[in-house]
Amino acid sequence: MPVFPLRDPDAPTEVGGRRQQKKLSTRTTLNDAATRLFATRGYEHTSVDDLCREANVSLRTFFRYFEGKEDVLFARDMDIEPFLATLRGMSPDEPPLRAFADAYLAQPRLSPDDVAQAVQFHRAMQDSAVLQGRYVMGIEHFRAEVARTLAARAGRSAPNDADCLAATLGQATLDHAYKQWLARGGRGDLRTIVRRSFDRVAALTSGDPVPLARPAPAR
Amino acid sequence: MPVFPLRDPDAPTEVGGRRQQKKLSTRTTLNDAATRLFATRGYEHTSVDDLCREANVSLRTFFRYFEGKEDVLFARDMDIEPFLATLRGMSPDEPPLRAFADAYLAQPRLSPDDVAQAVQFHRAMQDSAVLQGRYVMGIEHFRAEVARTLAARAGRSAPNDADCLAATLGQATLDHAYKQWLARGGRGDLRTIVRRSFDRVAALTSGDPVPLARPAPAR
DNA sequence: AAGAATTTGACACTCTACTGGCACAATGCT
DNA sequence: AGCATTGTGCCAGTAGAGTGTCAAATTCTT
Repeated sequence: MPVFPLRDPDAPTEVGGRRQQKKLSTRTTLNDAATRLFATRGYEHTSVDDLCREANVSLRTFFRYFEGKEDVLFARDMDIEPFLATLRGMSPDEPPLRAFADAYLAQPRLSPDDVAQAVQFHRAMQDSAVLQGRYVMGIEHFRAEVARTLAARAGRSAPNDADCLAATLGQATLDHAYKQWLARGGRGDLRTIVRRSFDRVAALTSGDPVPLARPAPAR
Repeated sequence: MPVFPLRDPDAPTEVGGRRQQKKLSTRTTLNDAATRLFATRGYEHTSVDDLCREANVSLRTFFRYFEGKEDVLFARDMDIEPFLATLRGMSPDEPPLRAFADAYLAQPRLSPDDVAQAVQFHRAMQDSAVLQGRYVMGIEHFRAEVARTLAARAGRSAPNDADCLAATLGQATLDHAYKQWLARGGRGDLRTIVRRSFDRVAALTSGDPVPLARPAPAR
């Protein structure tokens, strides 16, 4: 479960009139309320009415903003474009998993705000099958995009089996690091954990008993 | 998403009286109906009433068998014990990922019935976030068990970071193979695909362009 | 300021998962 | 066969998600 900064895909680039501002405001207010309440009470013990009370909107309005109760948590989703762009620019000579790792480590460090949001977000999902299901569907999309990007980097128009597998393993490694990080409440340095995990992967696949130390990637 | 034969964890070992037989019967009838209907109409477009009609039981009875609508699909779950046992018995000298692969390949081939069930099962989950969420929770359990087993094989009482990572990577590789297999409707030989996937893993990290051929594991 | 366009709230609904209670039927036991 | 046990059906009911409708409020335009 990779962590990237969250952004609202429906947010307008221009700062529109009062209308658009208010719309965006209630949207994020609802999203915030949902994240907080889901994280504390749990998804099933939070009714849409609760969210509406918290955000001072009517129930009818809620469903004008979101198609279903589940969707409110995913109003913001991960911004993976910068990562993909970096990955696309990596030298085709680098083995794909290493390119993946380097591209991830080349991303700017998460801001304290990003960290807080990520931790809260995952706490919100913790006990709900629906939310986790939605999440993995999103991850599936991420994986597909990574595979496409790896293919492009190598000059292929469509991902082949190796591209898909590399994307899967990269995601899995990130997932592993991410889980450790979350277990510590997002307090440690995620990138250090990620680097160590990728180093360990190399050791695991090659049969080398000792993980290699590798210098930080150029940036 | 690893594939192992499905079995009903609540099925009694002894063939009890008429009562127990009937109970098991309606249980599996409901499970069958659910799998079939979810796979064709989709989870959300199938009401519990539909399932009851199909299985000739009252709605009240349904909820005496299962706690919720989602649970009926998971009445049978994957029987991973034989795999874990094999893995536990693997030589500690073998690198963990290879032990994982060999243990998987040492399992008996899936029966045509197992294959049909697996394909149907995944078709049933396809469009539902709830079901996929439940599924990944199960996978999480699988991963934890594998980590514990890898630790035990190496003489550790609790899994360390490397054990967890190896379990994650093994699962991811299996997942990759499994997805390919499902895309072909479960028609090819799963084990061949699995073996090829594990071979490819090594090449991805080393930059070796050609996957190594490896002989079939001893059995 | 006035009218048009858009957004919101209130109310009254539907639909479905899920539960309590009790009579009835099937099974097990002697 | 007769009684105890246990599973099942029916009925009535709760709760919460999601929708249609229209009047009121807000914002945009000129």
